[in-house]
Amino acid sequence: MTKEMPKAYEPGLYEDDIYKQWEESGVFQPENLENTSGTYCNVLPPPNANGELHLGHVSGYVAMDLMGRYQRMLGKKTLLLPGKDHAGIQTQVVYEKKIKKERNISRHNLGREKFYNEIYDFCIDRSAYMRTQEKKIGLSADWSREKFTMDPKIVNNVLDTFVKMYNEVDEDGNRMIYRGERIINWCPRCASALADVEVEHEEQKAKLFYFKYDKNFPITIATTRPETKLGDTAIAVNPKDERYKEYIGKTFQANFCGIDLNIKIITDHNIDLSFGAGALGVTPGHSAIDWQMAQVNDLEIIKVIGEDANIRPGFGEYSGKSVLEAREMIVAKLKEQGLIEKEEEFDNNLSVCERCKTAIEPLVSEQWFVNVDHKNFSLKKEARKVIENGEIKIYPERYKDIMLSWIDNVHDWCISRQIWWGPRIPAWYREIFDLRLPNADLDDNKSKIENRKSEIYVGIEKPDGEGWMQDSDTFDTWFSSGQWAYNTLGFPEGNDYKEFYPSDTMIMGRDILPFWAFRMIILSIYRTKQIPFKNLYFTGLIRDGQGKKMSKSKGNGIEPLEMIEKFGTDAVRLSMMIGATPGNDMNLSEEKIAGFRNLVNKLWNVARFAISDLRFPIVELNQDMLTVSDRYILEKMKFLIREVSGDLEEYRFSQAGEKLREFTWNDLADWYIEASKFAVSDGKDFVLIKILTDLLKLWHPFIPFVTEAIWQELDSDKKLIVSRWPLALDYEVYKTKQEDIDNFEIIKNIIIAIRNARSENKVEPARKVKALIVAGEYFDLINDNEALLKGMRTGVEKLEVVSKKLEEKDENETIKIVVGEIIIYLFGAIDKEKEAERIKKEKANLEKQIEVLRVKLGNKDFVERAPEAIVKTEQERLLKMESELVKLGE
RNA sequence: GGGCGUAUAGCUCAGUUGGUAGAGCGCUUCGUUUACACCGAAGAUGUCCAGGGUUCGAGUCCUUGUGCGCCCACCA
Repeated sequence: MTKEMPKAYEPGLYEDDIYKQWEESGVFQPENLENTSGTYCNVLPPPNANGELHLGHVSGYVAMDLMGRYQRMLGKKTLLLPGKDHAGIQTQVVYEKKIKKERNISRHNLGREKFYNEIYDFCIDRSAYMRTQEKKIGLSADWSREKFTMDPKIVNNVLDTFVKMYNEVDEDGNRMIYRGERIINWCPRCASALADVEVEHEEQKAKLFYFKYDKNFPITIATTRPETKLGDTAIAVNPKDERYKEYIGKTFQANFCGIDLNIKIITDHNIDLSFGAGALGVTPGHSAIDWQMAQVNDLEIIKVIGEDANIRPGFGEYSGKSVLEAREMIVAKLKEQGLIEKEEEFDNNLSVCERCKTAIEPLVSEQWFVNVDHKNFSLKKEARKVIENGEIKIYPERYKDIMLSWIDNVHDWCISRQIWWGPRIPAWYREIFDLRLPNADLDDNKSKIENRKSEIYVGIEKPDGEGWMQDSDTFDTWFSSGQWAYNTLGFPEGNDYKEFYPSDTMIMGRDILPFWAFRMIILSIYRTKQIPFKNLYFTGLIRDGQGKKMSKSKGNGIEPLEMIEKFGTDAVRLSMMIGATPGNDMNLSEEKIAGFRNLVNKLWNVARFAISDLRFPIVELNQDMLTVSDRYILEKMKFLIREVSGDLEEYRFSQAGEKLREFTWNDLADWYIEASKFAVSDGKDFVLIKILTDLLKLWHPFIPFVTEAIWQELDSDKKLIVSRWPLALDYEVYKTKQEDIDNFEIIKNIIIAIRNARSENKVEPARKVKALIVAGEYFDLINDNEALLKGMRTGVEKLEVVSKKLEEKDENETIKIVVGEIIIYLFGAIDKEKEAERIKKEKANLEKQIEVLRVKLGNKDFVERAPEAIVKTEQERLLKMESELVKLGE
């Protein structure tokens, strides 16, 4: 009975159908799995619901799906929980660009409510599209449980956390969440505050101006931003600096380009004596460091630049001018007065918004902050504890230190954003409304009023009474996603929360460690009093074939869907798992994916051979049926199962995949299957199907589609996805041993040696030769495997096996090969010169190795100090090589 | 300035406790033998970045330096 399978595996013909079968079978839902023991849960990181999947998402999902499928096959009640993130600022930026382009309007044209609703619909729409992409990858997630950070229940929990933290008050009256006027990173385009991690730095050339505030001023300062000097309230010098010692502590009045300043001379250890003039003009309103100094030295804080990046009222002719205009005006004025002493080009880092690349203005503004080191419950200390003592295991291990250093350096976290998209901060104020100008935009930051502190209430519902207005700010997106680990599971009462929390695995790209991993840990510990997950695995970033970052502008990006279309999902999955080391970036090229397509096809053809060659019904196995190659492949498979299982337990995906490839292509396809064509046994069908069945299972987490497709060709009644992971123990019944591998290796080595000698001698492939093998103690083994030695492309037509050499053959007509104790003679087809050359080469090679070993073993220290086993194997190697050399020379 | 990673075949990279240097791709020669040309056979190619150290023994551990990449901080 035979069955036809197409010559080449065509992924496009199978994938969608197979995914549908899986989905319909319901096995992505944990409660539908049968006979489970234990649970496994991975809450999937939610991609931003505003775009498409890129390779970074894919590589993460593949790792998660791989682990999920493995655990499901182990019999665990497995849940991969998917979701989407509303991605506050990013989505708002994307959507604003979209409406600008398509409708030429801004968010103000729509108004807050309409804008919000449109973005919401946009996200829902994109999410649906992204879900189809995620399914393309083969993600075995439970879609019935899918969550969105804007789901009412999720949002409610997020708000609840805010309220709870706000109400966390220590003995000094400090709240865990507080509202305060602080210096923050302001993006004028987004018109919002940003957290430190949302700011990027771009190198640029800047001009450093050296000048005095006015001509009577005693100290020269240097700055790249003269316009901010309108808000200077001090000059800081290094306390060790002799030059300025006499001025320290004094206050000077200056008229800086028409604006009066009071400048106090203070000291600060961080001032670099050699940089610039060695004196820093302190601008507390527009520099984070200066703001710090102002706190320490109790300086006045003057706000020069407004939230629209223009000079604020009260600065004469400069007011209303943009930052750059004001800078030019001031530089011109300074020049006019002859105050500029020097101009210098130097490399500077410009801070820009991570999302829209607009230059950041540091400015003082009233925002909501999380105190990460609160007395009642120190988020950073608690997080440090669980990382340090290994309650959360981190892969790769070195990321543990990276995480700890992040935790140690974290500052209070600004969680308010002046954008419209996202959950709104549940704080309420009175009197705000009355103070507003008639035309002011209620939600626009520009018109935000400053004295809103009058009365405040924090709570999810609007309080009773007249005149309450909700805070117009929304949350930093990471305040929501930081609570993803437990909110998705239905904290605090949900069944999933009770059953699956803390989850087993969290996998994320190394680039979002500071954004997400850390925040998820602190917020989870605070809310649930438990760690969010037991294992945290970081993937590297994916770059192009040359190691460059992929980007749309460079045009070197690889579209995952295009690759799936071209090479199949399985090949794409393999290209991300094999050859990648955890936490390290990897390069990906089309050629690489094509290589894995070939591997997938190889597996397909192994199956094709096995299935088409099958003689049903399969005979029940009995020990005598097993050939040397049968025993070899069974014993090898036993090892493979152990190795792959061990690797997966430790998240060593690449090693596991590498071993599977080696086994599939080398051991199985090139040797076992080839051998099975010549050493036909009654057990072959049984062994081949047994090996194939288990190999499909081992491969399945990596390449679910092709394995499932083959599985169905095998007429299996159940889906592979729910079948059980193979056990090495099951192979004990065949009673194979290491010796079985050794035996087959001997045959293999003889075959390889003959092929090699023929090739070196340039013997035509078609030309048949006669062989004599002097087998010594391996007489039986070699004699029994005559068919292999003749059939496996050795070109040996007639074979004679003897245990001892009986008579001298005519050496001139002979190729002589030595494999350990075994000597092989090939007769006929000899090019004497080439053969002499080959022998010479062989001998030289042996002699070289023997020399190295003799020196090593002649070293008394080595013999005395190295472990006995090492010394012994080296001695054996030497003896073997010496004997080979002698035999070659005979 | 601080930190992390990395340096191994022409290219992209593996190399788990120190014990005979590996894979894929590419290259050379050969081959269509009924699983597969998305194939098969054979082959070539390495001062494992450099110097120093520990060790009987170092690609692997320590140290110094250099190149490249990344992250953080940041010079006003």
